Amino acid sequence: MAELATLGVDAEDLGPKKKDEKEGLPPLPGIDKVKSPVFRMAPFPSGPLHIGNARMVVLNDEYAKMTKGKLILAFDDTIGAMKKKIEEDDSGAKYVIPEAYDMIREGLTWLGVNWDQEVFKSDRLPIYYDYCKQLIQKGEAYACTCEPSAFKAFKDAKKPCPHRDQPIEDAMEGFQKMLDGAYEEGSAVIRFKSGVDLSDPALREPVIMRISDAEHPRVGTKYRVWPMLEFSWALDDHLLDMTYIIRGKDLFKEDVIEEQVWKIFGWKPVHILHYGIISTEKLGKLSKTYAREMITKGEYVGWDDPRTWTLQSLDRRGIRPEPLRYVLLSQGLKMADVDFPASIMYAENQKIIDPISNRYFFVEDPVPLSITGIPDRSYTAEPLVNPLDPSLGNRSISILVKDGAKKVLVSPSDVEKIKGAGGDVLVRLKDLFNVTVPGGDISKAAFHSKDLDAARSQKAPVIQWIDSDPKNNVVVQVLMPDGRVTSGRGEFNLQSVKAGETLQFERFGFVKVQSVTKKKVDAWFTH
RNA sequence: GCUCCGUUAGUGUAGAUCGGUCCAGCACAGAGGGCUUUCACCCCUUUAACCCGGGUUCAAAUCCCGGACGGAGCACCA
Repeated sequence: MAELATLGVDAEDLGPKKKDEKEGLPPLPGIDKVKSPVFRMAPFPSGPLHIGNARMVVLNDEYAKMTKGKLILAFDDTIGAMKKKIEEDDSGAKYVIPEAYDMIREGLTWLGVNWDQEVFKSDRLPIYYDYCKQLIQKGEAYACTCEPSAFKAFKDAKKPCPHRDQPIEDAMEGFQKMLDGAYEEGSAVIRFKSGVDLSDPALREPVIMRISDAEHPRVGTKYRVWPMLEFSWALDDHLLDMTYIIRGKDLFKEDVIEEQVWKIFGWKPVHILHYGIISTEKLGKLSKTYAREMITKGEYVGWDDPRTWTLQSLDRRGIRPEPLRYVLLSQGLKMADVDFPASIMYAENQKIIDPISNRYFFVEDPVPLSITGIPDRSYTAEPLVNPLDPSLGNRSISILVKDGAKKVLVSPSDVEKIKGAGGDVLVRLKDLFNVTVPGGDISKAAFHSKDLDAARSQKAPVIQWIDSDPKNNVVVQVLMPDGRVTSGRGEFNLQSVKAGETLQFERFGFVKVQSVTKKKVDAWFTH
């Protein structure tokens, strides 16, 4: 007995304490030895940031905040060969679009990210050239003119290609010819001597510099030789004093190359951390190339179309940044691949918007319900603006009755339920009055009573309704996350709503208002 | 084919480092109920997982080995 009592006390004391300790991300390895932590976000400016990029951003930002470190926004805007650009194949065609720089900044700002410095990789070509020459000088890189397929054969056989053993002078000359334009795009590259017999074929003798005649949005055609991602970062991670690299595990190969380069130059290695791939498959096709195509075709409304899942699109839909950060951070730095937990993000978002979203009646794909035998000439429904905050008061919806008859609009799904019940069904038109629908026939409904208690005592379903009088309703259009547009009618009060407001359509969901005219409200579905 | 990585309920996670306190916790979703003039919110109850097989051990989700499954890389994309 005494034991039980003691245990009880202990459990109560430990419980809440334990919880507090679990907050936030785990500490960074070796952080106690790092004087001034530096992190980086390295987006490729091919479009605005989407949900898939957000993980990289949020993780780096959060750690920078936790450690009071510096966060660099490094636009990874090096470009590949021209012919790649022309291919419509979405696995290969990636290119920089000028508007992307600002769209990325906009997304970051929305996410609450504070960065201390901006770097453009496209400004740093002379640096890459310099170190490339040093590498060649050290005999660690060479100029290769193999056809890609020919090189692959050497690589697969773990054999050096004929250019690997060229004299340093030849390699230097080869690089110079690349710079001078003596080689055409695609006809020569600089390769790094990582090792021809590495067990992992992905790591053998990677290209570090190649020619591109493509025009760059920032620097035009000033440079025609561009570094590969892993090489430019091998240099910049050191040159920019990076202390931590947090990247997806799909960039694992880059680690190895970077580490080899650091070793050659005698540089201190940077901590590298990986997280698993976050799958957005279930959300639809998220490629930026695809999105751009759909925007061009006019299928998507723009870079903030809900189907793009860009940060802009989330904002426009009514998703707040906090829930996104929350789900991304809760996933931590696991190496396991995961599905993006959209439902959790929605649940978190709802906690924020529910108390501040005013309620309105909306009926999707409405059908008329004809009621007869109504005693009074007019009725007024007065539903709460938001039941979560009664101090906001009530709105008022008045209807006029002519010759005891009235038509209201109701939802087909509610009609189905009424029909399913069979026989005469008592239905409460929310906040208005009760009607009987004989045998589910919505053309023959009859007034039953006004009193709520009458409906309650019979457990009558309560449904949404809209006055069928066009002067007393508005047309409502809702763009769904999958691009579908659904429409219906909403209560007249909707005409005083403002663009940008988040609303709740009762028994339908949350929406964010896009535009309002006298007779029409355009909204996007939040969740 | 080669290489690397991963595998806790429907989804996301906790559990690490120091194997017992885990017949596995939490959140969201699901089911049922209560409250409610919303299928919202709130409250209560409930379903449901340690990939498989060996081993070490008094004791394994946690350590070791093998397998299966999944992902990534093997691009002059990032």
